[in-house]
Amino acid sequence: MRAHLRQHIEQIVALTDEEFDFVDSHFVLRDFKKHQFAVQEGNEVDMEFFVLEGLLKSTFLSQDGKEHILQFSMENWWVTDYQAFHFRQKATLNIECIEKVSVLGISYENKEKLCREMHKMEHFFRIKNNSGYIGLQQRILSFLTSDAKTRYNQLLVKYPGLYQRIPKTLLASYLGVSRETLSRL
Amino acid sequence: MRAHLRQHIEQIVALTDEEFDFVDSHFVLRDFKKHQFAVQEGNEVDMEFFVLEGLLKSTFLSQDGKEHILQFSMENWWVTDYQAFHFRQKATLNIECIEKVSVLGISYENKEKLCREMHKMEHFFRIKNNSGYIGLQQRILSFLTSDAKTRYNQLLVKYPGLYQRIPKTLLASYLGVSRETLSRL
DNA sequence: CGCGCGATTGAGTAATTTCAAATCTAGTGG
DNA sequence: CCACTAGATTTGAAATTACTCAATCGCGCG
Repeated sequence: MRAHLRQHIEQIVALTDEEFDFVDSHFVLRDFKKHQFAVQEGNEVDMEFFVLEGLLKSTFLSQDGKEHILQFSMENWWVTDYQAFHFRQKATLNIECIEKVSVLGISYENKEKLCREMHKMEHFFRIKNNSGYIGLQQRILSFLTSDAKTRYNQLLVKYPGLYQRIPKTLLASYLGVSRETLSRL
Repeated sequence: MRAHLRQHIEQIVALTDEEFDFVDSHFVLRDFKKHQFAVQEGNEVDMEFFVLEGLLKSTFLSQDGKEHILQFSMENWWVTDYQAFHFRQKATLNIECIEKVSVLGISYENKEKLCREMHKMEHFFRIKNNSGYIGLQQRILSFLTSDAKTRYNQLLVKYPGLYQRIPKTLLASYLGVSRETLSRL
């Protein structure tokens, strides 16, 4: 199970067994049932999660009561309400499990400690953040340059297998169009 | 001049004079005239820039020949084509100076070296990346939840003084609406 | 079989785009 | 100081696109 985490980290930095044990000791295993919330709006955000198994959605509830999907998170993705986690604020997002989910969670304190005591891991997280930043830039560009149909295709590339796993309503919410519009492709 | 960089870094990590000199030695000063390109589509991206003075726009040219603005960069912002810089690819963005610009540039090799040799700076860049990531998430949320008018107001908050500095056409392009629509507020 | 959820389709409405024209503004030179 | 020009902004009107709301369809499951 935790071998997934190790393999994931070692795509960027090599680790000895001892080093990985040390890294690993900063994480706790956590299971969620379908429909359970990993993060709930208004609550403290005590953890960042590495997804071992399952699928989650990060959503924002706008004033008019509509749910907007900021991102999906599947195996080998990191997820939390980063705004809240990083700045120690209350969550503005809901992160809900679309399937049965199993994650490794790391607290803010443990993450900072791990980065402080182990340069390699600070490097790992910097590179990860960087890739994440680039990914979000791509998504913004897709909002600016592409119509819904093109964005839809990009989505299917970015999240392979997602099409099978969830109702199209959620895809529409991620793309920023109504389900009817998505249905008309 | 370079004191700006030091002050910027010290918002996150404290530095001794010797440490800052070491950091500083990895940067080169670079000046651009108005309308000059700091990064040009198709070229190698050899540097990431810290803006000391002036204003730049990062743009993407879509197939239909329209220019879309990914971001503006002003004093104390970091900017480059991160996709190209990080993965050592050709630029897909143009980064053009809207005003006379002065930057401190750091090469990919120097940035990696600096991060490797100085844990503090790896920490600094991780935190910066993190903040950047959060900022982009906010922008995506604004695309999903807000109409053009609301996004316009958020833009003016995010880039104070920008309203005075550039033509509204560019703001429209950043927001993803036509200049006419923006004009009608 | 029938219920319920999700997906599709249709029709009317609202918002945005496009193209064109008119207006405004700042800077230049007479 | 004024006229002229280029660029930027605004306005108008038609065409396109997406939205909303409602009704229908399809399918899996009890």
